[in-house]
Amino acid sequence: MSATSSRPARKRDAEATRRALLDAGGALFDERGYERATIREIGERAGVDPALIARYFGSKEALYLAVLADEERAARRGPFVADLHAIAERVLTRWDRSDSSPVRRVIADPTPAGAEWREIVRRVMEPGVLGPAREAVGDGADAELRAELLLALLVGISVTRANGTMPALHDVSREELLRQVAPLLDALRAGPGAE
Amino acid sequence: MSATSSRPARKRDAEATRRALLDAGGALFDERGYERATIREIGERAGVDPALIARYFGSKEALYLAVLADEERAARRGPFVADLHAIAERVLTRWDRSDSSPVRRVIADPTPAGAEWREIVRRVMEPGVLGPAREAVGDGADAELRAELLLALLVGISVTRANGTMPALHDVSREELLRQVAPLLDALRAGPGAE
DNA sequence: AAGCGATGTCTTCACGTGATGACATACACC
DNA sequence: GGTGTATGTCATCACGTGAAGACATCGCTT
Repeated sequence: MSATSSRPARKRDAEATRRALLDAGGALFDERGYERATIREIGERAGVDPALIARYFGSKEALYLAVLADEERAARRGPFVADLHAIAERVLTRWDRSDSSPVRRVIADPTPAGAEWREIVRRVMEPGVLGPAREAVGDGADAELRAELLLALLVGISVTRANGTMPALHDVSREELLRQVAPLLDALRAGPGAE
Repeated sequence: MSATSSRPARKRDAEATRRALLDAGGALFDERGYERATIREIGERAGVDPALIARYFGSKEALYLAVLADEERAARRGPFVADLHAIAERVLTRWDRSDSSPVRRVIADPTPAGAEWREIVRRVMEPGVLGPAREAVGDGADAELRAELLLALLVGISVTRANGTMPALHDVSREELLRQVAPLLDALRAGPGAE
């Protein structure tokens, strides 16, 4: 059933361990942020010795980068839909479930980000969000700006909704939220030209 | 000239030290976040021994709370203007200058926030943003939700703009940014009812 | 000018962290 | 089955941090 039948299920499975660390790391980096997530707790959640982070990834930071790369790979799945409402629904749904998105944290961190981080954000968000959004708003000179504006809006909503600092936003159903957001999306597509 | 003439300027001035720590702490908590801001560096920037943080505030965390309370006090200045464009301009302008807003960090942190933090955010944002915004969108049942939506939008923009993950948003002038945001604000005021 | 409280300096401590390497054990191959 | 490599376990280290407290010095009050 498994991909390589030459490899019987093993109790010691490097790939499974790698995977477990990747998942546990993703979840904890998302929950706590990079600093507050300790390798000890990551190992514990993965059911694995923390020292294996060093073995498989080299360091905590390298694990973090691997987690982000993994999220990038996951982001490439799913169809290309150039409709702002569909994009918004997909993004907000993914981020509502605590599906672990350390990238969202990178985007939402006010600290000036290095080129490496900008590049990662770009790669994760381009295929499912920025690309489709650019196409949806038409290809004016400010298409890129408006696509980024969409993402900024979604990040702002998702983050404030998640942390509970905005009680109404926190309590509202996703359905009603999307209904309230819809006019903004239409306005975004129309652009500043249309009165 | 100073408030209390009975107190001549002193080389050892507790109030000035307190103020210096508050300002340096505010700046560093904003730049680095709570974790990465060390009391040693705060002391250094304030030109003061780090141990004085313990003396005047009790602990690093207490200093953080004092910084937030200070920001709250500052937020109460300025007129009450129930116009979404004016609010947006004021907020974005304040946050564009790195005037130190640790509260923005609290709002933008995806980690579920305790009741204490929610309360602080509320107190800082109510007088200048949420209150006026609620009034601007009319007093329907969803006024609160839409006011929070405005704040979420502004936070998303400000934060992504500051960290550089959104290049177009980062490079655009505030003037042009406000022009692009204006249609969204109008849509927000109109609400989901109006087609 | 002397005493005393307020203010500031310096050293030291305890703790949690990420990292490292020696050692143990399971699995695959012959 | 024996052997070597892959995989996992454990003890320990070095470092940076927040905190605490002993000590020094300033300046107000009388």
